[in-house]
Amino acid sequence: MDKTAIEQLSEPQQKILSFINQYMEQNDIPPTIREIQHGAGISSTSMVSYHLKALERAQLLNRRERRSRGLIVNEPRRAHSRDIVAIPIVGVITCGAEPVPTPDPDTLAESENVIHLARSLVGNADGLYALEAKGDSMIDALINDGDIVIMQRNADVKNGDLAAVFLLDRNESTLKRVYKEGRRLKLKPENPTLKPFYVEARHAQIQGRVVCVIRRT
Amino acid sequence: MDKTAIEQLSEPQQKILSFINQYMEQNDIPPTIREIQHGAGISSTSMVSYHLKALERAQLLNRRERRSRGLIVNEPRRAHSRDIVAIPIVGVITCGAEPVPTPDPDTLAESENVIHLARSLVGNADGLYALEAKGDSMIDALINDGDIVIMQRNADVKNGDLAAVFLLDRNESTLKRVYKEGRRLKLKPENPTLKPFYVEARHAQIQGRVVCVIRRT
DNA sequence: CGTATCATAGAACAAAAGTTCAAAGCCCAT
DNA sequence: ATGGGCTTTGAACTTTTGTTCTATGATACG
Repeated sequence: MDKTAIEQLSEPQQKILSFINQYMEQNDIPPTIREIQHGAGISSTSMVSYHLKALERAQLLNRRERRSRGLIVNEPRRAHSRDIVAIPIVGVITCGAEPVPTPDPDTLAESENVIHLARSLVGNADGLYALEAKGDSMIDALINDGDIVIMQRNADVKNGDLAAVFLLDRNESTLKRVYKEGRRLKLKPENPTLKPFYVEARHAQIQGRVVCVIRRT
Repeated sequence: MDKTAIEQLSEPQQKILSFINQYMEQNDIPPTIREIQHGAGISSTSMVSYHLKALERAQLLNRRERRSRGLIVNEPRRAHSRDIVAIPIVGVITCGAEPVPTPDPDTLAESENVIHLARSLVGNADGLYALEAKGDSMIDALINDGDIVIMQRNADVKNGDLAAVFLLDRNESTLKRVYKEGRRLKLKPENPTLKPFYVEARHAQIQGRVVCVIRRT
């Protein structure tokens, strides 16, 4: 019979493990040996130590030797808080007669609205901010009213990137894929049934790259 | 002059604060007083204690008295790992002549591809799975090739919810907002320039609710 | 100048927390 | 039964860690 590691655990070991998890849920920090002792109903600290060593062998946890609260729980599925990035929602984007807002540090620091995303989705979080789409004017960019658009400020926009572009001659901003073609800029709508068009590069101002679009329904 | 709390911090206090953050990034647990002492270049433990008290008064952190590593950093922005949910990507969605796939537990367990999202975005994670959109057939639902569609299985779909619907009479699936109107179903495209249409409820099969759409660009 | 308030240094202390060990109990296959 | 492996016990021990205290500087202010 092929037993998995979890099945081989003795009862006190399971108790210890679940106590550790429960404790960390509540306190964010690992318990001490003596807290485990009482919490899991173990008779002595040496018994806790003994069981912890077994759990260590079973790869279920690691320990930093001689450090207080030195437990490290091995949960491969557990994502770490550093894998989440909080992105401030700094304004709305309307694809209309005004530039897309860019955050100034003040509003950024005190902004209450944030959206949490996994770093795997957005990569390096530097210069990220979020805008809420307002109105139906961007359905050609496949962006709906209420969508959250994650932007990266100061990003270098490469050919084919989706970007917010402000058109000086028309005095409006738009979300398009941009391609540099000499001194012209090709702007290609996301909607493939629409034709791309061209503007003079000096009449266009790239305001940020669109990293990601989130639609909550 | 109205100074915010952060501006009043003395230099060693800022050093301490940033060391704590850095340390917790690396180790997941708060540092001890002496670790702060060395890490932030403070001359004595009593000085650390002194500054910690000041930071406590400034509401920048809390402490559990007499507990080792008893620091609690007051960072409302910090998200916890339990706030992340891993959603398996179980297949593709093509809005064509086949039903939207629903996950069977086997493939679900072993699926390698997952997408991490903050729980704040998707709520309770039960029954969530993700599909990757293929092709341009769904631009009317404002969904692009490559978009990730987060679905909830077994969800009760309310009027106005976006859902995957399989149309028995046409033998195709589609993403629309659904409204029950008697024994008919009103299906409303996301694209407001398109008209809603109606099907007999018994000819339609609601396969899941669309919780969220993610577009990586 | 005196003094009040804040900042620093250094050290000692007390409590918490991790480690170790010898002896004893338990189980089971030989 | 008996020896060897686990498990348990109880306690002591060491190290780490939080706390406190006094003495000393620094600075501002009436």
